[in-house]
Amino acid sequence: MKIFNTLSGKKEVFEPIEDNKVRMYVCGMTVYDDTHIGHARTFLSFDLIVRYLRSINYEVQYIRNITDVDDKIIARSEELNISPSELTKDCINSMHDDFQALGMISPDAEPRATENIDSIISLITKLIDKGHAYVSESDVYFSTESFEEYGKLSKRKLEDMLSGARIDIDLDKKNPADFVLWKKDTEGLKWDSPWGPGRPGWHIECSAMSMDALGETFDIHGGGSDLKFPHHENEIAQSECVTGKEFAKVWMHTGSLRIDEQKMSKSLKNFITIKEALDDSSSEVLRFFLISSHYRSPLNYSDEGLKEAKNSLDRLYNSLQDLSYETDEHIPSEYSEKFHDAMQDDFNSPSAISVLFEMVKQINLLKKEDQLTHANALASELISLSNILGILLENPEEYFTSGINLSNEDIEQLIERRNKARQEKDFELSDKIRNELLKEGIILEDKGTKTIWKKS
RNA sequence: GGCUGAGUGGCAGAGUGGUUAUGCAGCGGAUUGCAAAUCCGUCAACGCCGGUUCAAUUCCGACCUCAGCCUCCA
Repeated sequence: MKIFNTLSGKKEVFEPIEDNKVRMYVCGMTVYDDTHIGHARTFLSFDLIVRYLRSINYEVQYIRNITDVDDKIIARSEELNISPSELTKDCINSMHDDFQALGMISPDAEPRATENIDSIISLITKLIDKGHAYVSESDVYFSTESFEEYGKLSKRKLEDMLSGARIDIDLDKKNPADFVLWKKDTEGLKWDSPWGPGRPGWHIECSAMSMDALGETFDIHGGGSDLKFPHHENEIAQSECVTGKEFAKVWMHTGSLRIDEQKMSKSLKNFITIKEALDDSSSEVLRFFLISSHYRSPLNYSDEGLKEAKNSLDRLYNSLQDLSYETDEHIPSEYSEKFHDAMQDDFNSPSAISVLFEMVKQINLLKKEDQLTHANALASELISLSNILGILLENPEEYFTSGINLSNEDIEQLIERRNKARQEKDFELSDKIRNELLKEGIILEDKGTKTIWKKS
């Protein structure tokens, strides 16, 4: 298994710290708004990664946090005139609905910042004791200069950052790159601390929650690529300064989702929520669309792309039709090997998917030659490989017929009338029936004497 | 301006020092009352300029272009 590690900038052979156990932490949501498809892209990527690691018998401990204390949460709750906890509760429920609708597996634990304030305070105390943090007038800061390796993840030097003119000058800080560990001057959401009432700064909660759940050093830490800097860089600094040990072995970052060739983000207000996306596409189509590019590449969200994804997925399901593949017979073929080779090369899902289509071609040929035993076995293998990716979970009949307004009986009746008309060579009537069904989103396929239908 | 990454056929998207990616669309064929759908076959590509090499889309260097990050972001 090879995984691209942001720290080293290359693919590395993956070796867990403890035999086949994988301890993995993924930065989750800050909950103050609806989830959008950029989130779907990131969390479905990690969903795929966890699914795959488990499928090859790794014991994965998958932790994904919730950040439920933050400036924006407070601002939004004031805007809506509700308490922050009400806001975060609503957002968390809504997030769970969305993620479930997308068919994501649940993390093994979903710790929340507000439930880990003690750990956070304890980390900050240690940092101050060790001279890596200092208490200023308004806040407690981490001293970036005190960590020699600061910048090792995002590959930037402290000096370079000073020349970047976008760091605001704050006289309270010793170094402009220093960041807040504990915000003292606050109203509303606050906890007692040795430095007075206040709340944690951004990055510290992830250090606390990840180390609480997985230990001081763990295998994989992941998140969207926009978290590389400053969030993950700061997490490394805090954590390694506290423990003196390496924090996470492998850092994984997902590419950003773009829309109209522009990054989708809150500040640009060009985001599409998961709920909106699911109005237009099924969750399986959405998943297929997202995994048909590599998790590290940027991906442009578009109607055309979604349409292509649907057509491609239809092709997979089509190959399964008219087969009875509920068989225990598993003949690991050359395809399985190719599929796993692709996935073990840094989770190359597009390449793995191409293997699925090679199988489709083979299945279709076998069907044509009436070699059904062989076709069934291959179809069964196609399904189990696809299932690893979280696709091809339905049976093809359901897939092609669900979500239609007309009842099955009505449709069958119309088909019968049409076929009778065809027999009597009354093509005017038969075409009329066909067009009426088409208006209901139903496509007819004449297969010999039988006619089957699909939704369009 | 700094850092990181990327530029592949009409589109999407993998990969490789010499041999078909794959999907969508197109084209040809099979099938059909005709369509549709389906199946089969098929065309087509590696940003630009140098270098290394018997051979480069693949390695090296320059250039151009694009994206992400440098500010909250998944």
